[in-house]
Amino acid sequence: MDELLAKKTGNTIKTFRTIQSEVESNYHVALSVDCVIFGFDENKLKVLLIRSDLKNYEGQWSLLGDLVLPEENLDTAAYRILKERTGLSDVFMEQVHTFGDVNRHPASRVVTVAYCSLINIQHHKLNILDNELHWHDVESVTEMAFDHKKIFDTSLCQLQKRVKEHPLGFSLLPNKFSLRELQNLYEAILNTKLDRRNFRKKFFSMDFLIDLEEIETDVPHRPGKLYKFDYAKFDRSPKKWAGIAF
Amino acid sequence: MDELLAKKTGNTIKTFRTIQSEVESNYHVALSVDCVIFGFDENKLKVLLIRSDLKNYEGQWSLLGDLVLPEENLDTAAYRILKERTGLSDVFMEQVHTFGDVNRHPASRVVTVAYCSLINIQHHKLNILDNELHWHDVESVTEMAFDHKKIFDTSLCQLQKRVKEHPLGFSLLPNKFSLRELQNLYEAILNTKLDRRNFRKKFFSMDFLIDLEEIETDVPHRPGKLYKFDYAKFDRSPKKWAGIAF
DNA sequence: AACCTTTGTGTATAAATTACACTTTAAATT
DNA sequence: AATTTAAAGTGTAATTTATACACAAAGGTT
Repeated sequence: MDELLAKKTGNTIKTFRTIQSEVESNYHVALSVDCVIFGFDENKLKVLLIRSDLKNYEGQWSLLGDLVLPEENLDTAAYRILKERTGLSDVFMEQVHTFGDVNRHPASRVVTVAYCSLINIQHHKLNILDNELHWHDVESVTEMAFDHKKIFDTSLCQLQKRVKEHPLGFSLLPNKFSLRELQNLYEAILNTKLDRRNFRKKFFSMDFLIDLEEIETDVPHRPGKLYKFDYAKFDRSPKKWAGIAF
Repeated sequence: MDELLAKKTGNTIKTFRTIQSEVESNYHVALSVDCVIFGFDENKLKVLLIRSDLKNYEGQWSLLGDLVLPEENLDTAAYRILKERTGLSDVFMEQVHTFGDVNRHPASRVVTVAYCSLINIQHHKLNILDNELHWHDVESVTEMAFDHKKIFDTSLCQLQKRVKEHPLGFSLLPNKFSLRELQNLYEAILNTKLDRRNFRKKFFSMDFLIDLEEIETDVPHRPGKLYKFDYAKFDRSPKKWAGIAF
């Protein structure tokens, strides 16, 4: 809007006060943020859902969301929701899409902005027992409350795209990880099998992995070396990130 | 939201009526749609802007937008705005991002959903003389009203990304086009120079161009053959679209 | 007829991707 | 201590894709 708003009643230049009253008297909607919170555990991609509390959707699962406060930016609202629900604050978070179909919410017009976030599930495990939260395998997510299945599908698609273009995935892993874990992660997100040798070759050629000179423990076979991602180096030369095409 | 909304005052299950009054009494914002309408003319990528009518931004340019009507979907609003302003309806249109910073609009809280659309500028030329519309070269767009420069930049970036992944560009061209025009289009959007032979090789290898057995007229040199894009074939096998990496 | 400009075309080289198998390591078992 | 088990770690050849690059043909202009 912004311009047609001024035009609506003719071509006179309006004051902000005029517009303000026009806006407030008429064209307003409820605005919410819904977070699609991804985690990675036991070699599976997970999503954090809450059991619906609403009559119509009793027993169904829904995304974590809340109304945007009057004086709150959208990103801020998304971070607030994540913090409230998981206790985590330093995470990857990105706006995905806005869903505003007239009848998407049974109670009233509620437009929702979807955010995708990636968290390290180990850091979160303690906070999960309160209320009706549960980590679901992404493959097992079927019906959901509201239009949340559509929002979830859109977010997963975007994640699959983005993870090839950017080093997002490391947000889902422990600080120290083996190459096998990294490959399992990509396989889980992209829902595909990758060649182990080519995967290793590709990652080593990008040269963003720091060898921690440590190895896995408690594995019943030859332990793998542990690495961390060199974010500083990536920030300096992001072009070296060869798109993971696979 | 949707869930926390129900939780806000405790853990009792709420009726929709309760929620409805809560929503309407409090957390509402004005919602608008802004369209970044791209065109292509004289080998330059253009964007359609309107002169701001608002006091604060007198003389500055802004995107075409409007408030979303109470019973109107977001996509519908975007198409309506495009239709009202250009008279065109069958175009490419895609949601880009939602901008909702608290102070983005000087009058009140206005959250805006940005859409990117691509139109064939020749089809539009007649409707442009009314009000203060103007096609700007994208390179010459500097200051804009509101946060529209940021919205514009985001949209252009997304266009540059999307045009490599999908055959969007053809929406900007006449129905019949030469390979040179097609290459000029990609060069304008991506703001780069491409090798002519490799460009041709790539497009012909995808085999989505239908040779119309016609040639350009009124060019002061050897005329090029004319083509159209085979949308039907693309729909059947979109995987043949080799990402234009260049 | 000569000139100008752009179309249309092919090949050699380099880079990236793919497919694929054996040895090494450490823990667990006997 | 020897054996078993399971995954780690490693290289190469073949294919595909990307890049760089130059000259003849066509049509309009002078």
